[in-house]
Amino acid sequence: MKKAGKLRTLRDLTKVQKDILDFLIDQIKGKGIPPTLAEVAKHFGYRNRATVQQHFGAIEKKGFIKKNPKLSRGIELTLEDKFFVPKPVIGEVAAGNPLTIYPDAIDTIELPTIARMPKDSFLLRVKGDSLKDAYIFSGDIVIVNPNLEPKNGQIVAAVLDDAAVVKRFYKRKNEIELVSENPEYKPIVIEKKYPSFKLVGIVVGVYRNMEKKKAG
Amino acid sequence: MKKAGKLRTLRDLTKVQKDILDFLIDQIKGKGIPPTLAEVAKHFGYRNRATVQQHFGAIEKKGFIKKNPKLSRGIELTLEDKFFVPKPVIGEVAAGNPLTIYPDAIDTIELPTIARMPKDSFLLRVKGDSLKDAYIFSGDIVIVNPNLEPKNGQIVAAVLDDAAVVKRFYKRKNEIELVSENPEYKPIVIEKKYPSFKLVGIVVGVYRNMEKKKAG
DNA sequence: TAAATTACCATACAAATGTAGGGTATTTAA
DNA sequence: TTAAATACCCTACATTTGTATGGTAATTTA
Repeated sequence: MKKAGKLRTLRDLTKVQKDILDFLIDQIKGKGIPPTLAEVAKHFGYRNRATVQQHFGAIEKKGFIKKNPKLSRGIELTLEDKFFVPKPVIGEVAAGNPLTIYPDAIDTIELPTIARMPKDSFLLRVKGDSLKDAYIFSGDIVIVNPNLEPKNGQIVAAVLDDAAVVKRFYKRKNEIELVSENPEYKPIVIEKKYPSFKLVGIVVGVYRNMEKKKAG
Repeated sequence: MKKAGKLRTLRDLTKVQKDILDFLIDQIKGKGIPPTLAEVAKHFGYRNRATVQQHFGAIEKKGFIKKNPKLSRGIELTLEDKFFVPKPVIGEVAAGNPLTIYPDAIDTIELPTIARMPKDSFLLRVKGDSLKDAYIFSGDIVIVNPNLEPKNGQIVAAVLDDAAVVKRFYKRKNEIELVSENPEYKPIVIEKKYPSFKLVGIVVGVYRNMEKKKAG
């Protein structure tokens, strides 16, 4: 049954199945409760619940959801980070000089949670100490909202030449300046049309887990 | 209908209604989906769903839940913090000298969410800058787990003489020392049996919302 | 080329679900 | 003291829900 040198990834979800999974996540995250078969069917224009039923079966077989038999709205997401942070960290970001590699791509199917909810925020783990003076430290998780327009002075996440950075954003006449709080790092200046620069989003929050850290 | 000089608080829920609301929150927070009438009835030993139905009506009339008519499991909590932080902040905590007042009590009906889930973590907003060097700042929200044994050097939340503090914890021979990172604040030394001292929990995480802050 | 998977359709059914209406006894408020 | 509100009970009903079964056409895999 299982193929040898090819491991099962998210890619093995078909387009339709992925759309349905997307809708599931959307509902569960957004409305709070999973939809019924009928609700899903209605959303996709299916005349029949059985269609959804079968898709659920396929998606479950591939391990992305779990059905609680007989229970109404008994669908659970499998790939979730259950505790405090509802979305997985999608990659590491250098707060200092651009060092760390951004994960494959922000919108591949490989990173489902983010690809699914571009309207929503997502998480990045910070590496490096260039934002020390903005009280963001290596290991912290920043919450990024990709749908806000950055204002001068705000901390943003951006991709620059295949690396990602978290820095303060300043828009000048013909350029964009990304400034570290830490004076050890020099500001990065980007001409506005610089192709490999892409603003990912605004950092709206920071989360730090203290449990792993050694006590002083 | 409405009384004059007395405003409607959580206290206006009857014991039974509060128990049901507790169960609702427990289920929604824990299992993820709201229970059905039947499930609630079974939990409380009611022979009939109608009983729960009527309690739901009463609780809704008092504004604690919202029923989505005809929708199965269509109960929503009203008093919730919807976004990132699933639990409300229950009070302010002085990171510096004990200044701020702890809310009425941790287990009154006034603070339902905490009273309800003592097993789980809860949130406190930090006021003061005594933990500046531990990278916790005024306005940050600390996540407190009340069910962990503190180890030396860990940051804990504690109640001391009607004030709450967030400090590093050190257990000595016959006393407990609560130390600020900020040298401006002197350590607080508590004899072990000091009655008005109560350890609330261990700070397991810090969350900071950046959106409100002014850009540098 | 044969077999499996995918993507829909339809029908049928028992159980679950929310709702409504009516009843009783006790407690609380006007 | 009278009227609400509370806290349960019961029966009844139309829908909703999950599930099962069977079918068709297109695509993918072996």
